[in-house]
Amino acid sequence: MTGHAEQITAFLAVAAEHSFARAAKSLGVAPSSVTRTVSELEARLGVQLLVRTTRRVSLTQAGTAFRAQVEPLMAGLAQAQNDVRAFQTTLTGTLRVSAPLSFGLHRLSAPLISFRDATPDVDLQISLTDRFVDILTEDFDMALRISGAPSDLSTIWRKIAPVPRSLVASPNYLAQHGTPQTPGDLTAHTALAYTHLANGNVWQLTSAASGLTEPVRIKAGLTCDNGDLLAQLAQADQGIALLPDFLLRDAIAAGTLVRLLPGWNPPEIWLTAFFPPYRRLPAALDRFTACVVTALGGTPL
Amino acid sequence: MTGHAEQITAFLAVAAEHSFARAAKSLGVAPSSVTRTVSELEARLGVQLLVRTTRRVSLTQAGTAFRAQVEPLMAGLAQAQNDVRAFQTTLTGTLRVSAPLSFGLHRLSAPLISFRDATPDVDLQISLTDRFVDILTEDFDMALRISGAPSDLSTIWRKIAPVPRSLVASPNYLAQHGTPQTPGDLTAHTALAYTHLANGNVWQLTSAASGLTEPVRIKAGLTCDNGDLLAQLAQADQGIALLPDFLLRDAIAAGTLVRLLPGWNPPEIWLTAFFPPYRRLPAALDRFTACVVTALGGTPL
DNA sequence: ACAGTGATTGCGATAACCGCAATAAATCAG
DNA sequence: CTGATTTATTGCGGTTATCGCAATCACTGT
Repeated sequence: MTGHAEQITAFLAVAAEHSFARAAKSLGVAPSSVTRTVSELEARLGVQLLVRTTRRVSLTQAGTAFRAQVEPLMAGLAQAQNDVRAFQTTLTGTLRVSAPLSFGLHRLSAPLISFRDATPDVDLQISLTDRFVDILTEDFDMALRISGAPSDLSTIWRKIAPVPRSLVASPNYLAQHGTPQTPGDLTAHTALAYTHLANGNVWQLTSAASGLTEPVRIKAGLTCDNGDLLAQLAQADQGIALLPDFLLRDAIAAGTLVRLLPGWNPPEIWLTAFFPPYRRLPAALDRFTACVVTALGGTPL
Repeated sequence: MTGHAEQITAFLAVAAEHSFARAAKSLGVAPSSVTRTVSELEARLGVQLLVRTTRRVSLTQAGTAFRAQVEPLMAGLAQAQNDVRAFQTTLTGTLRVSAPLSFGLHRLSAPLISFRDATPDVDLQISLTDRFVDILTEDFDMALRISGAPSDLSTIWRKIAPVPRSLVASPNYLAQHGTPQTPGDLTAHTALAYTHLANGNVWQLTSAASGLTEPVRIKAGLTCDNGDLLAQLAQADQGIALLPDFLLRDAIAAGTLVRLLPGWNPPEIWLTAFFPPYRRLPAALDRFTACVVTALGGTPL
């Protein structure tokens, strides 16, 4: 790898102007600088590119051939450097987004539609999975997750909206095992736990009235990385589930699931967008983030 | 015109190695230098090209696209810089040579043949003319001339061989006008002068015996820029000519011209090669010069 | 949780670079 | 042919940038 583009630039300027002085003016430097730069290029290559007379500057055959080879390359280099700016300013490229499956099914269509209406040129690739993807390895631009406070302080993230959750069970289950009235009552029940939020079979419940937090150790019933399946199991009388409200709305409205311990709140979790460690988000990604925030931000999900 | 090839080189090294440290080792600089250089490139372009983690370096979409555009260009640049060295080291290209017409006809075929046998790849362009060509304007690599000391001290020249000359006239002319026995006798004769060596109708003749130089003012008979024509005119009894011996050999051998004033020598002139103001001669030109010197150098023409 | 590797950044010293002025030289005018 | 002018080159001084070292921070594997 060589480089030394400044020398080549100077040479091309002299070749174009057929004069060191005019080339210097064109480049905005002193003529002496052009002389030195081109001379160093020639010394490095071991070939004389220009034949100088104080009144005339001609190209040698080597110079002519070199110029013919190099000029389009330098133009292409300038073009490439100009083109790449578009990634920061214009909405182009590909956007790979990972989101949890249940969240995607229930809530992602609205922001996707608004983004696609606004920016149809961006190739949007959505991957719905409850797996914690490796943003870097799998080349994602954004990973939406429902989680508590990010453990990793260094990664870039942004809270989108709080995700209210409720403890639910089916009427049949409650009829069989009784309806818990205090956090302590949960100890006797079977838990249907979401994998990524499971905290060692301990649920922290905070009293809405007193603000006191009470840790509750529960029986490990079943852990699943998909909220919808947990909701189905809860409706099938398999135990008590702690799930986001957006998964439960239909079931609660239909009466197949009922809320438990309404005065006690589970730990607050958020819909959070995770990014690769960009210093500045590319335009398309920034815009997509804005769409997600507009569609889902502010109000609890 | 932008340039900044060093930054791009550093970026490509990091992209290739997927590591700043390995790229630094590859480039032979400190990692900190690579970090700075690439960061400056990104800042200048306003686009982040690489996503850094302390353990992993990935390319952004902008970086991927930029790399795809730039890598072949940089390779081409390196290739061009490597190729151009061939002009100094290998025998390629075109060689434009100017030579006097008469000299070319009588003496140039030998060096040309030896050069072409040795280096058939060089495109040799011979221009035979008695005009003093402008080496720079007309893009000649060498101009062979028969002349005295070059007037221009700055131009590059090289003496190849002395060119002995003789004063000649036809027997008929001498029978009609008498044979000069001393330089002073020439005053009464008609001169057939070669244009580029005419010195205001004054011939300097030096005595081989005493070394004394005697200026002789002669009648301006005819001036011509071609020696062969002057020889023909001399053979046609038009006057006394001062011509290179290589033009006269046949005529003298045939007796159609005879030498005059054998004890007196005209000013010494040389076959001289003139070059553009090269600092170093390209390989092909250097080789051609060598062929000319080998074929013609040393011994008087 | 800890250790190790790797990217970044502050700092100090060195070197490179730039512009100015003087020099040499080639062309033009008279 | 001689002087004048423009132009490339080069020495020099001051400024700037650059480089490497060491410290810091942070991610990943054990």
